[in-house]
Amino acid sequence: MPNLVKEILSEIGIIELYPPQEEAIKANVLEGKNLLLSVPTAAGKTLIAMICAIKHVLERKGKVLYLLPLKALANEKYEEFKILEKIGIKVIISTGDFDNIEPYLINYDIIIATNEKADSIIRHKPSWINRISLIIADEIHLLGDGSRGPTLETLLTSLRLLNPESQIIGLSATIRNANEIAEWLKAVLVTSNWRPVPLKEGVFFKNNIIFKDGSILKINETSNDPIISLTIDSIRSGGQVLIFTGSRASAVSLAKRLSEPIRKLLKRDEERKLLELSSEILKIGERNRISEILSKLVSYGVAFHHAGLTYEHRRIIENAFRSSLIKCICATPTLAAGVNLPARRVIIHDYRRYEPGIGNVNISIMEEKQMAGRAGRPKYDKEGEAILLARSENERDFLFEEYILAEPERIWSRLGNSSSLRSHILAVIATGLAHYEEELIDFFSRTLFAFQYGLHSFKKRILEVLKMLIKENLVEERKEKLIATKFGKRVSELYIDPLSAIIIRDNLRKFNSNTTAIEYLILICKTPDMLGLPIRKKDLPILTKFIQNNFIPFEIPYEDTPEYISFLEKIKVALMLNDWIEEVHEDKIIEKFDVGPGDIYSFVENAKWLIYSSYELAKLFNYNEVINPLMKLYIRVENGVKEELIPLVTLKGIGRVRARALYSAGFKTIEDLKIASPSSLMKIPHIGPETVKLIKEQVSKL
DNA sequence: ATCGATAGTCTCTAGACAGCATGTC
DNA sequence: CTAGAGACTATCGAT
Repeated sequence: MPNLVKEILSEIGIIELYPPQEEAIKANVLEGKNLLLSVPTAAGKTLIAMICAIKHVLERKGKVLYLLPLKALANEKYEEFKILEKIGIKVIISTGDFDNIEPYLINYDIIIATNEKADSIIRHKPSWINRISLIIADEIHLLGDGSRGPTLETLLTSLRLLNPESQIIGLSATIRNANEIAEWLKAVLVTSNWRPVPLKEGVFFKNNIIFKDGSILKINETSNDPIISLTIDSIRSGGQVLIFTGSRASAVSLAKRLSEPIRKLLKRDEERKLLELSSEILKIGERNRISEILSKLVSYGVAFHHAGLTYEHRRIIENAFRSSLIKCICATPTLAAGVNLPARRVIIHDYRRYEPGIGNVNISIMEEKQMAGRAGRPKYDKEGEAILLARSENERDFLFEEYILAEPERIWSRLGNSSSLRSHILAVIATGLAHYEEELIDFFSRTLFAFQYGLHSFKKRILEVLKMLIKENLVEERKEKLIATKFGKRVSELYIDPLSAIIIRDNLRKFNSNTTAIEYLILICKTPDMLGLPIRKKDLPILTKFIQNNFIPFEIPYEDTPEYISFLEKIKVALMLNDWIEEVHEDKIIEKFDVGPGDIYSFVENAKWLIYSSYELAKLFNYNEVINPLMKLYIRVENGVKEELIPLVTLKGIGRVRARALYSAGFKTIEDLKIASPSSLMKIPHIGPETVKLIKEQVSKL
C-alpha cells in the first residue's frame, strides 16, 4: 500500500485492516483492478472503497462516484466520507433531497449519490462525466430487484461505456452467483464470511435456542408469550433487541405487548430521559394517532419502526436505539436494508410475508441474511444472535434447512420487462449513447441481462419498445438515425416513465380553464409513476359514490375486473391528495385512508414531481390554459393548502398552519401583512416574535 | 334483559427512487 | 409460490 494512503489512514484512526480488506488489497484494487467484494454487512467494505477513492483523487486526479440505493444510506456514507475533507478532498452528496445544481458538482472529487440520481445526472450530460475514474456501486445485489435493479444495470452499463478506462468496485451482500456478477463487471471476486463481531444464527423453539454450531441456549420463561421471554432475556443481560415483523400492524401490536415487561427493567434516569424523548416525539409535525402511540411506547423503552412514520420520527427512534435508550424496536423490513443499526439480538418474528394475488410467501434467504446481519454491535457485544421463531418441531427443522444452513439465492437481471426497458431505451437514445439501431442493440448487449440470457429474444423486445417510442413521437428516425424528439428529450430529463408522459400529454390536451384540481390529481394518479392505495371494504361505497357523482375525465373500466380495482386504488390516492389540499387535518386523513404520516409525505412528494412534469410538458406543447392552474396546484400540494392561501405560503416560515391562522385573523394578502402592526400579528396563534420579524422582512421587499 | 364464552366469519397485509429550487410548525 | 393473525359477529347458555 502506498505510504501516502497509509499515513492518511492512520490519521483517521485506522491502523490495521480486516481480513477481507487485506484480501481486496492483494487482489490489486489499488492497482486499478475492478473488484467485486461480496461480504457480510459491517465487514469493512466502505474502507476499501475509501482507500481506493483517496488514491484516485490524489494520484490520478480523478473523480469518484459512489452509488447507493437509498437516500438514508447516501446521507450516512456522506457523513463517513466527510472526514476526507481534512486532507483536502472535496466530498458532496447528491440525492433528490439535497441540492445538486449540476455544474456545481464539477468542483468536487467524490460524489455520493443514489443510483437514480446518478442516472438522472447522466441524462443531463454534464461536462465532467468523463473525468470519473472510479465508480463504486454499493449494495450491488440490488441488480436482482425487479423495480430498481434495471436502473442500476443500465447506469453501470452507461458509465462503463462513457468511461472505458474507469475502475469499478462493486460491493455486495453474499450472493450465490457472485462469480457471475464479477465476470460481467470484468472484476476480481473477493468473498469472505468474516465479521468483526461473530454471528450466531439459531432457531427458537420451546424455550431453547438451537444454534448453527449445535449449542443450545435455554431461555428463562419469564412470560407465557415466548417472544416476550426471548426479548426480556436479552435486555436483562444488558442487550438490545431488534424484532422484524411482516406487517406494520404486527410491529405496533408487538411493541405494545412488550411495553409493560420492558418498562419494569428500566432504570430511573432512563425513565426520565425516555419521558423527555416521548414528549419530543409529540412535538414533531401535526399531532396524530400514530405519533401518540409511538410517544407512549417510547416512554416505556420500546418503539415500532416502519415507512408509515415520518423521517424525523424514524431518525429519533434510530438515534435513541443507538444511544441504548430504547431497548427494543419492532420493525418492518425498512430497517433491514436501511441505515446501520445493530442490536445484540435480532429476532425474525415473521419469515413469511403476504404478496398480493399469491398469499403468504417465504422471504428470500438474502433478505433473511440481511436482517440476521444486523445482530452484534461492534465494541459493545462479544457476539450477535440472529434468531428465527419456530412453532413446531417440523418448522424448526425447516428453518434450519432453508435459512440458517442455506446459501443466498442467485441474482438474475430483471431488465427484460418492458416497463423498465421503455425508460432506459429512451434515455440511451436521448443521451446520445446510441444513434442507430445497431448501437442500441450493442448497448444492451453489454448489460447483465444479455450476459445472463443472451441477445436472442431480448433484441426482439428492444425493437418492439423502440417502435412504440417512435409511434408515440418520443423518438424519430431520420435516415435510420435515431433521434429523441423535444418531447422525448424532456421526458428523459424529467425522469418520468414514457408511458406517464404519454398519458399526461394526451389528457392535458383535453383540459381547459374549467378543469378542477381533482381532475388534475386524477390525471397524475393515473400514470404508472404513482402508486395506488390498497382498497379496503369500507372504501368501496365512498369510491363508487365519488365515481357516480363526479365527472371523471377518463374511461372507467368495467366493475369486477382487476383494472377496475387498480383504477379505484388510483382514485383513492387522488382523493387523499385532494383532502390534503383542502386542509383536512392530518389525523383525519390517517383515519380515512389508512395511511401513516410518512405515506402522506411520500405521496405528496411524488405528486409534486408529477405535477411539475405536467407543467413542463404543458409548456412544451403550448397547452396554455393549463400552465397556470398546474403552477397553482403545485404550490397547493407542496403546502397542503386551499387556493386562497397561496400568496401567504410563498413566504418563508409560513406553512399550512400559520397561513391558515393569518388568514382567519383577517390577514389575507401580502398587502394586508405589509400594513399590519407587529403587535396585532403577534396575537395570532402559532405566530411568535421571530415569525413576525421574518414576515416583515419579506413583505417589505415585495 | 344482560353478560360473556365460544366458535365461526371477515378483513387485511413491506418498501421507496426521481425534477427543480430553497426552507415546515 | 394460493396464508394466517386479529378483529368482528352470531349464537347460546348462565345469571
